[in-house]
Amino acid sequence: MGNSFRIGEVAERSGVSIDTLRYYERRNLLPAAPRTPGGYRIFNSETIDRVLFIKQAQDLGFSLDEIGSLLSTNGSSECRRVRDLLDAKLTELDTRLKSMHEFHDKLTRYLAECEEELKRHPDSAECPVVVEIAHAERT
Amino acid sequence: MGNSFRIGEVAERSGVSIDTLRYYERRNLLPAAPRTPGGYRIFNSETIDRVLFIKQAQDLGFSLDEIGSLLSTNGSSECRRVRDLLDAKLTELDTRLKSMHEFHDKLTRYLAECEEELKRHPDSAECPVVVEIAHAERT
DNA sequence: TTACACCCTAGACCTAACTCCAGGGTCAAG
DNA sequence: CTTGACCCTGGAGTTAGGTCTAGGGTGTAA
Ligand SMILES: [Zn+2]
Ligand SMILES: [Zn+2]
Ligand SMILES: [Zn+2]
Ligand SMILES: [Zn+2]
Repeated sequence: MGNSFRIGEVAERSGVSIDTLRYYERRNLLPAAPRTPGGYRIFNSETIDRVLFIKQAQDLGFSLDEIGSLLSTNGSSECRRVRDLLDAKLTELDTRLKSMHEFHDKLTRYLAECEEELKRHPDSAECPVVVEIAHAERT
Repeated sequence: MGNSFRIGEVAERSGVSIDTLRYYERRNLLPAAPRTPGGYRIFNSETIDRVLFIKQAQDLGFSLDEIGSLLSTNGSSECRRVRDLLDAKLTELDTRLKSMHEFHDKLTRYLAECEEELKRHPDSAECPVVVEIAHAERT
C-alpha cells in the first residue's frame, strides 16, 4: 500500500537510522508498531511525520524525556497537562530565542572586528577577537 | 588582590563546578592557570568571563570542540581562520533561529487549541493537540 | 600547632542518545 | 525452492560532557 512501510523505508524517509527507530519505540516515543506474521514492524506515513517532529524538537534543545512527556497519551485531564507543558516550553523557547539573538549579535561584532583587522593588516597573525575572548589579558 | 581567585571562587561566580573547571583546563578551553608554591591554581576575573562565554555558546548548541576551535590560539593566519569560523557559526545560528521561530509558532498554535478545548469542554479528557501530534500532519 | 575548610591528581564512574553486534528469521523475485 | 536483501532480539559498546572517589597536601586563623 502507499501507507505501509517497513522500518528501512521509514528510516530513509525520516533521516534517522533503523536502530534509532527501534530505540524510540523502546522509549515510547513511537507507539508499538503492528507486526507482520513473521514479526516485521509495519509503519504508516504518520510515523515519519512524528519522527520529524521529534527531531525538530530535539534540534531545538529538548530532551527525549521532555518530548516524550509532550507526546505521551495517558493520564486523565489531558488538555490541562498538555497546556501547562506547552506553556512552560514556550517560556523556555522565548528565553533561548532571546539569548540566541544576543549571541548572534556578539558574534557579528566579532566578525566585524576580524574583517576590519584583515583589511588593515592583511598579513598580521594577531586576531583581536582571539585576544579579546581567548587571551583575555593584553600582552 | 581583587583579581586573584581560587578555583572554588571561580566555580561559584561562574556557575559551574570545580570539576568542570579542571575539565575545561584539561580540554584546553582554559589556559593552564599559574599555581601557588603549594600547587593551588590562581585564576583572574577574565577566566570567569571566559567560562560564561563557553556556557553561553554551549547552551546555544555549540560543542566544546567547536568552542575550543574558536578559542584556540595556534596557527598562523589567525584572523582568516577566526573569520571563517565566525561566518560559519553565524549561518548556523541564523538557521537555528529561523526554525526555532517556526517551532515557537507551532507550539503557540497548539497552546491555543488546548485553551479552546478547555473552554469548550472543560471536563473532556481528549486533547486535540495530542491527537494531532500523534497522527501528525506535516508542517 | 592545631583545626578545618579548601585544594591536588589519577582514574573510575555516570547519563543521554545512540550505534553496533551476534546469531538467527523473513520474504519477494526468479 | 533458493537466494539475497531485509528484518528480528538482547545486549554490549560509544561519545560527549561531565561527576565522584580515594588518598593525600595547603593555608590561615585562633
Ligand atoms: Zn489540549
Ligand atoms: Zn592590527
Ligand atoms: Zn580576527
Ligand atoms: Zn472537545
